[in-house]
Amino acid sequence: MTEWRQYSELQLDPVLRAALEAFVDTGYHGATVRDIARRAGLSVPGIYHHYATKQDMLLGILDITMDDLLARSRAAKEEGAGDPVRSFALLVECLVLFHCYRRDAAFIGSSEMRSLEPANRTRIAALRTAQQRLIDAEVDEAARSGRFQVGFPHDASRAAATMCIAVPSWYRIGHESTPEQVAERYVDFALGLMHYAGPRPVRTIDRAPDSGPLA
Amino acid sequence: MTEWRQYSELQLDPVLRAALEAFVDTGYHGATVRDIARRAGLSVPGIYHHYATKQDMLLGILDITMDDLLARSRAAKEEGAGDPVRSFALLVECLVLFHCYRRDAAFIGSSEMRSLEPANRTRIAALRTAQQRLIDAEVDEAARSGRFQVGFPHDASRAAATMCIAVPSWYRIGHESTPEQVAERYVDFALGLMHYAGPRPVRTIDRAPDSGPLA
DNA sequence: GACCATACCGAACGCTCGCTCGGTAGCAAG
DNA sequence: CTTGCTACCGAGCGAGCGTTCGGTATGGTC
Repeated sequence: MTEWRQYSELQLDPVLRAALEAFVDTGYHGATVRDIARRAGLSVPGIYHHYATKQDMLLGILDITMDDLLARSRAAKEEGAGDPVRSFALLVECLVLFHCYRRDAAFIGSSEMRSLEPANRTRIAALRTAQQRLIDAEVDEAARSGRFQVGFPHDASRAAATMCIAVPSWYRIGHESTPEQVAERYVDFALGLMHYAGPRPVRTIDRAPDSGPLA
Repeated sequence: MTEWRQYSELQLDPVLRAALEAFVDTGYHGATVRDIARRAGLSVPGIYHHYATKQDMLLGILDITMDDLLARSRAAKEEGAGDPVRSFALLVECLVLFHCYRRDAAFIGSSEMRSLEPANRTRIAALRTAQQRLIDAEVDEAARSGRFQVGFPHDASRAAATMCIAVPSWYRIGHESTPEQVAERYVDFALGLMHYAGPRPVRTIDRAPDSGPLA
């Protein structure tokens, strides 16, 4: 994953795609297998041919989503290797792009964790923690070197991440701003949050609103 | 509501208290009326004597919660009247204190909006919008006067609010930090996010961890 | 042409859901 | 000492839930 800024349609089989739609509309508990089947154009047993339980569908969506996010985040972080401020900025850019382009999946990832059975939740939560640690590490280092003038780097890192994770609650593709514009603004907000006063370490490459594969 | 920093236990009747617990644990659709009844120490018909439907219980919780938040926010804003930077800082402090002390109710307020029937959702959404407008107005004014050096005040305002609203996703009473400490840090983060460079306009009154009514 | 795996479906199982019916116990007013 | 109101409860209704059973149609393999 070197092209972490590049998004095409998320690779989900028809069943998971239908399940994701249903979960977004009514939540995991509110979505019925019959509804998922209808959205997928299948019968109910047709669904169960591919997934043993409704829980497995949620788990499948979350696994694929978190793998995608982590791979992109590691690539973004790598691009700024050696400069924690730059790495942090790239991680924020990556996180916002992801939450715009993968809005639905990302939304389920943050809202339906509690619908996972304990064993499954533990596994997915570990991936989420790993994602947060990527950011924490850069903030810690930037704070240690004095480039981030922030008294509580751990809290600041979490605050920055949560504001990105909340993007799906208001953004959708077709919004007046492109994902790239939102990401650039959020990088600016996040650096301000860290009381970073130096030059802006990255400039996101803006894509015209109608040229992206999903726009 | 002049004492907007003061929190005692949220005034909910035993049924709504039980419903809130259940909604927090398993979500609105995942919570059963039988579960709510058990938590309230009542039979199922005992619950229906007080509320006609499960939906009414969610609505009752959200109404009381949003009224509480709006009253506190208006009082906080008033305390800084005339100085938009100060008003903004007080609104952020208020928002964070609320999301710490009223964690459960606030969490339901942001996670179960989609479980409301359309007519009910419209009404509660209007209250949430009013809350956001309170903040937007101060940010707009501070940006116009140049004290906030932020290119997209509307986006920045939303980013600041969402990071406060996300507090219940990780904070709970008994955490190593007090609500007052968290609020003070978040005011600092939010002012940084706005690229505010001047003196900090407020200092939250810290309460010792064991002296608050809920601590 | 027999065999098997894949990809489904109609019908229905057992269960739990939100909700209701027909009560009862306690208490205050007349 | 009856009447009426509030605050409940045991039992159960009809509907809908996640899931399964016993098939069928298709297409490749030997």
